[in-house]
Amino acid sequence: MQAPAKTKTKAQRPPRREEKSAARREAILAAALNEFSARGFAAARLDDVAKRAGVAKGTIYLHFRDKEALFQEIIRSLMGPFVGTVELAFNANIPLRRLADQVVELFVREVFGTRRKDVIRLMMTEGPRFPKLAEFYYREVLSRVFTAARKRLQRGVDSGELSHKVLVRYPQLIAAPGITAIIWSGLFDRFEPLDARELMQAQMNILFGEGKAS
Amino acid sequence: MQAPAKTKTKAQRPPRREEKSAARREAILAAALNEFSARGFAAARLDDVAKRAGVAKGTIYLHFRDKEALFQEIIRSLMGPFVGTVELAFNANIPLRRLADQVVELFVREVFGTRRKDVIRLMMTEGPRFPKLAEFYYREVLSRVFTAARKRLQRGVDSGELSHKVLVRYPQLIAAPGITAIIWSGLFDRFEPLDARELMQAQMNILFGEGKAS
Amino acid sequence: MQAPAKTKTKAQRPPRREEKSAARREAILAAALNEFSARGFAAARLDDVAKRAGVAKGTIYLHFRDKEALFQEIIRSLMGPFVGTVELAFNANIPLRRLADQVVELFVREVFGTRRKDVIRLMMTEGPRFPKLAEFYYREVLSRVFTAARKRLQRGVDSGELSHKVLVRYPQLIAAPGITAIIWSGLFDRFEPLDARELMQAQMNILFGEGKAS
Amino acid sequence: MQAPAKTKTKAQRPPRREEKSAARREAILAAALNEFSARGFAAARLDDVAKRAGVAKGTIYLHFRDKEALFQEIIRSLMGPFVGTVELAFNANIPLRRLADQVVELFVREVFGTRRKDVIRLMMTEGPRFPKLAEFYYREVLSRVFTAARKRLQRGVDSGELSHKVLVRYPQLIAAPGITAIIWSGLFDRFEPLDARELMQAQMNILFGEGKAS
DNA sequence: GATGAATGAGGGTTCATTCAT
DNA sequence: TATGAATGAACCCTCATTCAT
Repeated sequence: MQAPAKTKTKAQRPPRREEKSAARREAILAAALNEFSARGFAAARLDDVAKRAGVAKGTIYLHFRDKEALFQEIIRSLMGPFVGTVELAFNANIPLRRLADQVVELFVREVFGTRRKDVIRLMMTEGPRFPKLAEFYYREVLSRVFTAARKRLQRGVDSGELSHKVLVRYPQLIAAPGITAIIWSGLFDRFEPLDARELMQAQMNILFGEGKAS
Repeated sequence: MQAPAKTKTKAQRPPRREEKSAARREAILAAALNEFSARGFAAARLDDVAKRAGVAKGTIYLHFRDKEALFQEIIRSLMGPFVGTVELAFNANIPLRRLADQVVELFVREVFGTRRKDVIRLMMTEGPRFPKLAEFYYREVLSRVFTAARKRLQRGVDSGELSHKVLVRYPQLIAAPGITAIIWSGLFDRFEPLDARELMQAQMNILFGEGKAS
Repeated sequence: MQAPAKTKTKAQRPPRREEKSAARREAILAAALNEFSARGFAAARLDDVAKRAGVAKGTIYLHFRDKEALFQEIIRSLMGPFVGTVELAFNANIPLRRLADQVVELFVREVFGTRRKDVIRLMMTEGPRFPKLAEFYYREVLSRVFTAARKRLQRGVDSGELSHKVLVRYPQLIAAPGITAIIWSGLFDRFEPLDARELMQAQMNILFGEGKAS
Repeated sequence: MQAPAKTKTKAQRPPRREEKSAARREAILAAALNEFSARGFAAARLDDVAKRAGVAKGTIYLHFRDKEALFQEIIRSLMGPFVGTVELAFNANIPLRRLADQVVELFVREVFGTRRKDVIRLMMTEGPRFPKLAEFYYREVLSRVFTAARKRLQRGVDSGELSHKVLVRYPQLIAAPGITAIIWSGLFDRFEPLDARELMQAQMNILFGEGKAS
């Protein structure tokens, strides 16, 4: 067989079968996220997913066991890699007040401005019907993020940077405005737009801010 | 005790047709809320709703035009009457700090402890697919509650009761922990229970509390 | 009981129960004919029949066993009494040519200009699914009319009034333009109106006319 | 005899996918015509159509948008191709009298002896509820046939072949016996069979015949 | 008799999943 | 591997019929 030796140049050789397969998989995931977000899990049609992904319907089943597996894989594949980033942020050696700002930016940039917003919304809306998925999300995402957060918050309390000790117990209070903004944006932005960054910033100011003059 | 021949006591005579019809309607609404909560709008089966309500499938259509109308009516009928109560609470002539506590209690008792929790969750999860419903909810529920809240908060700012002026702009910060608790309860209570009252109380302490020692 | 002696004055006494019942029955029949004509037997809804007749749905079942019986009764009640009129016409002692004209007039006035047109159309369109009804129609309507017609036509042949002997065998040729006009009117009048009288008259001219100059 | 490896003979190789699909489509059309004819459009069940066609219910929807589209396609597919044949017949350069006979034969052979009889009956019975279909039928079938007929009839009048000028205005008189025969056959053949050919022939004799002795 | 709420079988349509090509 | 035609179970909704009032 006369195939030339494999080169490392990416753009110059035709994609290998393996790569094409991976690309298809990604296309299906992206298309499915779109459809699931727009219609919800039950109402989304795999026909539309296939069309949007540019593959045949049957191809979906070469990559995912069934509709549910596809759904779960969306969550896993987009949220999994993100956890590390968040953990890193919490471990950065900077003042709590600045960390708070960075968390806001991270959320706005990496969640609110990306498909992760849709993933989180899907998690919230469809999660109750997928206990396995909720468990994954709790174990692989939430608990790890919360652990990192609590550790840093505790240090803040210890160092006097943070006066509201209750945050160690309820880091949810830090996330609450972000969650609220995601939900609001899907429902009421037409009537009254809500700036996620401002909302979170306001909460951060209150939780971590110096004065009350905001 | 001998039952008298005919009393005027309501409970002792057989229900009139009209009453029975209303009772059926309520039964259907209750059953539908259950099914929609458990499975989501699209996946809920009217067959199951009927079974749970103890009526025939066709009976649903005597009371509601179709599945969607039934869904919308659930939201309207449970949230509509509730708005007045909330407005009243905000208009009570009491210190802001105590009002905050009362709002928490109201939420815990009248929302978190009742089916309204499910209604709100449904609103959050299915609302994006029902623009009409979102509009109703915004116009008839949210905007009215927010208006009342903002008025009271502004008075609090004016009187010096409230130092975080940003709350007038973003009353969402008051609701955020409640919303977060509702979502959490549907997803992660198995792994880590979250006490809605405590979470809200903590936020209220931070927002309206005297010191930062909480 | 002192009920006054029955008077014959129609308008002055309240209708007796019996009369009201008969009136209802007629109203139902008329309403049903309308609905069946407009939608066909299967697609017509008894709900609409009741509404149009101004009675409750259940009332229909006090007068007719079921939907099919109602349908059959429409045919019977409107066509039955009509047969006598037609027989009479054929027995009138007038020249065949004038009789032909009278038949045309009778058809135009008593069929095409009345609900009987709809009844005949219903008979043609739904009849194949109601063998009993077709049999009634054949026995009570068609065969009697044809018998009368054939008798008269034979006399016409015998007397030299009629040269086309085949009409005795196929009186259908006399009816064919009327039937065609009924069908046409239901389908194509929008595009090309067809004057039933002219069409029938033309056929009569050809069948019974003097010359061929028509 | 050893089967050759690959022949080009059509019947000997397994049908290609495309062919099978077309065959299915035809099977569905044929089965649907049967069911619609037997029960009428509204009462016919697609379940039965599928069963009769030997396909699954869902397969019908791969070929036709819905029940109504299926119905309309039956009419179109069977009547459309037939128009050309009729036009040709009318344009044949033969004496009018012989043409009349050929038209009778054409009708008996190609309509009365085939499924087209059922299609025409369906058109007559269900047409009023399908204005679009009636329009198609008028535009694509009737008006074209009538135009060809009128042209030929006018030539007949001009050449003296035809004395009944009214036929140019009302070609319906030529079709009327055929229509009548179709209706009769569905209703009364049990009681009194009607020979469509004879009936039409009789009319043709009267319209185009030499003498009146028939 | 008269009513119309209630019933529930039935049918059109959708769509996740399979499998021959 | 990839396709997309085919499947058939499932579900919303209708409507003839019944029956308590």
